[in-house]
Amino acid sequence: MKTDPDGSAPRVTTMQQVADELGISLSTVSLALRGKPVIAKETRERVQQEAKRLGYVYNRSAANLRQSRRTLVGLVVPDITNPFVGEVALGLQANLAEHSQFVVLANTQDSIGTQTEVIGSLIEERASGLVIIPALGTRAEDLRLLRDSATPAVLMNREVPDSGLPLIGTDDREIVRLAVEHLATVHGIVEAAYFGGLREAGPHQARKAAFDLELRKRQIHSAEAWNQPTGPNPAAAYAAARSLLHAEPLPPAILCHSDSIAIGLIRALDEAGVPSRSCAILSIDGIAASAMTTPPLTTVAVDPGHMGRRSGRLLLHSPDHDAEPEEPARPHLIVRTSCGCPAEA
Amino acid sequence: MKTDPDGSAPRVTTMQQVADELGISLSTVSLALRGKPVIAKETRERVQQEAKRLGYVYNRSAANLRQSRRTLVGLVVPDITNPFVGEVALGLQANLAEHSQFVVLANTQDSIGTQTEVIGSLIEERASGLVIIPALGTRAEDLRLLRDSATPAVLMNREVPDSGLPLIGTDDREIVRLAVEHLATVHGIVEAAYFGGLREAGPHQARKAAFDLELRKRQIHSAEAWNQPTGPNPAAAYAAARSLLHAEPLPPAILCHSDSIAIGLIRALDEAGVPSRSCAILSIDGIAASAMTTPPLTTVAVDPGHMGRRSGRLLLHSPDHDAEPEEPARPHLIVRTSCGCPAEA
DNA sequence: CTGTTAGCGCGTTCAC
DNA sequence: GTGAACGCGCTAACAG
Repeated sequence: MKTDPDGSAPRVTTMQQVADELGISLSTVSLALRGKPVIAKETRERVQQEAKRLGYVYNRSAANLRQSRRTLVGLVVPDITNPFVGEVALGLQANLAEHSQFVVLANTQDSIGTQTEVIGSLIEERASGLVIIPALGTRAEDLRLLRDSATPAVLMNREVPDSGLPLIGTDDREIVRLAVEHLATVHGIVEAAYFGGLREAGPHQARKAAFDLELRKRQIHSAEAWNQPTGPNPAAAYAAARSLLHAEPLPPAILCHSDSIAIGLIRALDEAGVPSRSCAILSIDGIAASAMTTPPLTTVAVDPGHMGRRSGRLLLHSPDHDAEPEEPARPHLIVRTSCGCPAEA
Repeated sequence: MKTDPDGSAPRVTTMQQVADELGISLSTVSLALRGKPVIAKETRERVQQEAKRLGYVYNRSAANLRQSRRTLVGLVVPDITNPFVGEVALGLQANLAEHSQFVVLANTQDSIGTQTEVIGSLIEERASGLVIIPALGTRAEDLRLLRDSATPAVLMNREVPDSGLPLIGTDDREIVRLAVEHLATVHGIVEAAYFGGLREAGPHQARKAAFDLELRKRQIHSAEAWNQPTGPNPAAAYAAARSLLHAEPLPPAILCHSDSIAIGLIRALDEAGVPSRSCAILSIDGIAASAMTTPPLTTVAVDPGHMGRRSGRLLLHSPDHDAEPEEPARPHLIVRTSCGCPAEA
């Protein structure tokens, strides 16, 4: 059905073939198919019918090459499986769809090597932009190809010093302030810990520092033993918490670096038979899953979906990638019951 | 730095420019850059240095156009945020990376309209293949462009009758058998329900049918009131369960259509103060989150990551998209405590 | 309104 | 070894 009658190469139909079949010019076909009003309505319809009959399909990549237009935005992340990243991807994709851009996924597993590879490939593919949650330990020089290629890029969550790339981050000071304030004000907590998150990652350091500051300000004691960094997923948090439980007394309150961390922590506590009331748990992110834990998480929401949309906007609006850090999204506290607050009616 | 000295268009460097700069031919540059042994080693190095100096970057999309090679595989799904989908994406991406292919994300939100749109765009972009979890109610004719364009495609989870497309699905009979067997054999259950999942979706119907069959076979009573379909996410399951709890007695055992459903159900039960021992909960999927609920889910794992990898393999190996349904992955039961089994040491 | 001519940036024969 | 010429599929500029 799609093989040439003469038995030659079974290629896909091209505009030229449509034109030949109709005995008209190639450019007429091009104009007709794009509905340019320059072409007589009747001609246009004949062209469209013939195109459909021959099974012609528009080759957008050829068109893009010609117009040096791009349709791909890379999303380079350590782990797609992370629900936070999932919500970012959704927001980004929604925003890009409005500009007929696609998001292409790239996993780095926090390996700088594969990160360099995928960024290179994405640049070669002429992506119109990149959203990057950098692999751990990424230095500015690891991102040099990016700058040299003049590909617009946005960093997310983790900053890369001297990279000159804009960062879509969170207002860590405010996040931690909201959390500690709640702990102090409504729960009268006098001792607390900051649990989880990758020590090497920017957000962890910023939040931990903010946490220490807030504690001092409010004269709350820091439960040092539980100020433990961990891997980013629930399983890692679970493992860390489990060890700690066997060795150290549980503080009366814990602020978790993310909802994922809190999920792992809760699992460990439950498994050890610790009643959930005995420790007030707060976390950060506000992913969908945070509403479905037992108990549901009181969390400082940062709206990852919105972060995704924002990075899309930033990418598509500033062709130059010089730093122009947008203001972080406004975090807000969602009170549920993991902190000890009563459930709502 | 990247603007022309004469002040004209600040275009990106091309191979031609590299050639001119060196006073050699364009094809020499091309051959040199790709390390073809036809070129003198010395020449090659000079070319590479000059290329780097000028900030030249290989334009893979131009190359692909020339060789009519493709590098994109579309992943068309109702909701990227679904953790099951996330694990599929990870597996797919891992498999495709080996063949230097990228996965591009497309969300349909279960809308056939936007599904048609994105599939169309993906075909126009000359994707080398598509992995599709079809939107609800997708008919074969909604996928006609796909067949006509001869783009290889794989369906996942939800079948589309008469589409002629291969399906990467789950062995629903076996899944349900494993679950019910466990319920009957180790927990001596005499009444049970199948809860959650979209009524219109293939897996729901298949599993529900298999469930009914197994119950009859084992003389287990079906708790009709709780045989309720729901939306696919925890929130929907939670809402449905909450209503049911107020109206109907809780059966002694519930098989959930997915881990996500179980998560919502558990939330509703906990909120209503139902002790978790009073109802044996089993679910299906085996996503990472299933190990972190309270209580942890006993679930029939289907390995979504593996499904992703398999679909990648299928796409890249069978250029023709005629049905050749691979055998479903072998499901296996992961026993945790939501069913009432004791926790492991 | 339609057709002609030149590219977009690269890969691939062929001759030299 | 090297270089000219052509093609990929489409769009843009200018004719007519």
